[in-house]
Amino acid sequence: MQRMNIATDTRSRIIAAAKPRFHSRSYANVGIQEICESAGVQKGSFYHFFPSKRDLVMAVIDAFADEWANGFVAEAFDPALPPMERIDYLIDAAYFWQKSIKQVHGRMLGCIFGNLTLEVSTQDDILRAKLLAIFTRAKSRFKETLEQAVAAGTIPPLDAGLTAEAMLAYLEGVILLAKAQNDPELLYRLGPAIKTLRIELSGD
Amino acid sequence: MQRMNIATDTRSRIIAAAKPRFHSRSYANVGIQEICESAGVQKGSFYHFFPSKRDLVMAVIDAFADEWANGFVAEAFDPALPPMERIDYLIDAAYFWQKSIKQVHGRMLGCIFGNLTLEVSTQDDILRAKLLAIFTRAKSRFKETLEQAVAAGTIPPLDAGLTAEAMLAYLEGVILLAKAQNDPELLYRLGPAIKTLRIELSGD
DNA sequence: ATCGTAGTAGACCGACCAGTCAAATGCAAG
DNA sequence: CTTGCATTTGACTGGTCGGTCTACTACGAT
Repeated sequence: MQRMNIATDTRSRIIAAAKPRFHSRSYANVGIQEICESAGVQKGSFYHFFPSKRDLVMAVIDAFADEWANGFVAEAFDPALPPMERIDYLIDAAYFWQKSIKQVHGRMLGCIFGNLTLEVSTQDDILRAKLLAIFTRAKSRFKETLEQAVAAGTIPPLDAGLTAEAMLAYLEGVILLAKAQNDPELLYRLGPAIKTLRIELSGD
Repeated sequence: MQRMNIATDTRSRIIAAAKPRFHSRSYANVGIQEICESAGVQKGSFYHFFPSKRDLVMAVIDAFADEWANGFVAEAFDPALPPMERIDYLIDAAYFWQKSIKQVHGRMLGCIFGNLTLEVSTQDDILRAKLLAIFTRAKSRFKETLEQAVAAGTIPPLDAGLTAEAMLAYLEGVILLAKAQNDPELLYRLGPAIKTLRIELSGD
């Protein structure tokens, strides 16, 4: 059991070293060697736990997804909140998170899922599928929320699935533009407009 | 003058070789050597025309920007069209372009400006500024269009600057999500909702 | 004819890349 | 005490990276 903990420790030290690097730079720009040095681990140990760089980045994706799912996302999609306020909350959370990262790191890092998607999805279908699954789950959260808002009469009926996808796209797009400006304040200015997006039910 | 043409030819052959590569892969994943081989040019010649890889990608960015400005964008933002129809046209153009690329290349490549922004903007402020300028110009096009739509009474008054930025963000976000799905049809389904985005004039 | 210069050629540089491997170590179960 | 496996070590591979350098060619201007 002791061994298990040590092993887990090495593995998680690698992930902990990799996370901020993949977030702040890019997949291709971060090398295994650098991660090993930062984690205090030898090459051989690294490849004991991860068959390839791709497997590492997948673990990093999971780590970020868990962090979000257990943090801001869980707070935002609290069933106790009125549906549309959950969306406000999520936008706020994204804004404050990006802002705090910029204060510490000096730069807007954006969304790691979006970053990786645009970098690797033409080159690696396995990574693309992994990232797509993250987006699909996020879309479901939006969709449920919209359905509840419609059921509650807060908003008129609409195509919840497509509108959810549109909202997710908008959020990613705003983060992209904010990153181009290195300014999280754009999220503050543009974020709330996410609720104006609407796709009507197609007539059939 | 003859020399000028030959020189221009070499330079533009390099750019022509680089364009599809940077578009379909990533900045870091495309090497100078590969570009030289594809363009039939030696390393020395390459560095005669481009001081660095960054200068090449800037020329590539300009080439894409020109291609768009003289093509679809010029068609879409035709003053003869009713303002809001120009936006429809632009979405259509983006959709058909991505679709045709996928038919030829087998993949959704997305927007090279968005791709590069997420990849390099934390690592190279000069490239970030270059890309930001592209987005700023695009935003201006949307803004003028919205202002004209308001003047014509087609849509109620709104904050044209912020709404234009929101629309640009949405477009980039939809392309990002479509790339994650490797499916340009998402542009077709989500694109038209761009016109539902609205940011009201702030009260001051 | 010759000089200057734009362009070309291609070997070369040190650094880094992802990934491999054989040998050693540590530890738990028998 | 021994066997066996998880883990670690660190040297090593073949290849690529962006970029440099010197020599050479081609051509226009004087």
